[in-house]
Amino acid sequence: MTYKELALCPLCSGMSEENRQKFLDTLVYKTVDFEKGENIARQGDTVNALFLLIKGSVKTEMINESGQLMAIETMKAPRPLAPAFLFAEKNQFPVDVIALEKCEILMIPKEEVMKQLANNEHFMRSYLKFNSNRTQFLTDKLQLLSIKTIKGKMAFYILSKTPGSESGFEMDRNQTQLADYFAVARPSLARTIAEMEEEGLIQYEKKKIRILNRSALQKLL
Amino acid sequence: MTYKELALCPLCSGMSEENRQKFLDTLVYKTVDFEKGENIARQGDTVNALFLLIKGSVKTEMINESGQLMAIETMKAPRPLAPAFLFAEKNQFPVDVIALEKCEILMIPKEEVMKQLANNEHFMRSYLKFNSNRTQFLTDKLQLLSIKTIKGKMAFYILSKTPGSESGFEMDRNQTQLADYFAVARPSLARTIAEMEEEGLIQYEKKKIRILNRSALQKLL
DNA sequence: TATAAAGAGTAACATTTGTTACACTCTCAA
DNA sequence: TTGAGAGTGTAACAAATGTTACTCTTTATA
Repeated sequence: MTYKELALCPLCSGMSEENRQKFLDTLVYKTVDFEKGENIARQGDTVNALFLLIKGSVKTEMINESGQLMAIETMKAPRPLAPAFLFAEKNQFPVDVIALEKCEILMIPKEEVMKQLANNEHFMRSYLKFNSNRTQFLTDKLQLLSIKTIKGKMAFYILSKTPGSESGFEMDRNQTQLADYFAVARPSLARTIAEMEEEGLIQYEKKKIRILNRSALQKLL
Repeated sequence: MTYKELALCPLCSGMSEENRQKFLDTLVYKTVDFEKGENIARQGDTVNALFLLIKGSVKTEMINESGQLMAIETMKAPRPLAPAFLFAEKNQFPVDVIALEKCEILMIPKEEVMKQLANNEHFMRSYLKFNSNRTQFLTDKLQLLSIKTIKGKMAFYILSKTPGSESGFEMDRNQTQLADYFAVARPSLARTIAEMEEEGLIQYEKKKIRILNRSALQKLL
């Protein structure tokens, strides 16, 4: 492992050169290599070390930042694996983690992580921020999923993309991806969008959405 | 505020007497009182202090401009409010927080929280644990919500309640509450349970569930 | 430019779930 | 004892969404 690889990890990015050097010099850790197809962790395994994926990619069923749920997903280096579960009461991996290619994992024992958190302010801020961002992501996702109808999801999505009174925006996803994000079937989403256009709620062309009746959208929530 | 009240807060419970005393003696904070119905925080407000609810209870809700309110949940003292959002990139309250009765809030500035985290190992462990547990809760909830069919939800619920090879368990909820938990209609759940019995998957009586075909349940996920 | 692949619109039909209504049992308290 | 209310089983019907299949347009690329 080189300093450069570590520097890209969300928990260390932004560290000053000397700080990172000191971090690595004092850090107690071991690196473990996994071959393609190997199990890096099994569901139920106790999490007693911080797993930093330094090289390679893994698949897991955990929820990831791209918005996919439950499906077997992939995560690419560099990033920590399940950092929140290290400190949870029930500190077990929630899913299997399997190497998709040759992987290198940096393992830092829990007590060592504690020590670094206390001694390295940058590391602590990054760790807290990473977990906090994840909480935020999960909260948003949960809000979206708890809306039952596709029309409601669309309304929520559109309103959250247009704070204040903007009259429209351009989607960062295509229709197929949006259907995935909502966890609904693509033709169902297309039908819903067509209906919302007929009802005069929105106007949709390409990836651009214009709001025609904001208050009606709000009532759909 | 007394030491006793603070002692019950998840972030401080378990602290030794002297540690807690030292904690309070060195802590920079202010307390703010709120009357019933007052806004403690508004959606979008920047979170630049840790809000500890010491006395009273609050509700959180989302508002839309048409005047409709969506209650999210109620929370009772003692506990922190939105501790994860203090360190998130987008550090804003996701919802309105409103006092349900006379409340007392302990406000600790962000930088002070950082200092205490670095200097008080117990506080750091508790803070990490609280946020981690919340992540876990959200993850579980999301997993359940992302299963589309009621049969799948039931299978997931039953399997998670019977680790290993236990053949049954007694539910801690009645059918109505379970339907709520799954976010489905009660008669729909009853129908699904009846179907699962017909198919020989489970046996259901009162609140007791016996598993008749474990592998078939697993296939439903 | 030609061609394939991806994205999107749409329609018929199947499936799942929600809604509403009613009956039955059980518990608890007047 | 009786009456009210909660919890449950069930059935008919309505509504929403999924599935499949086909077409057309746009985009990417050889």
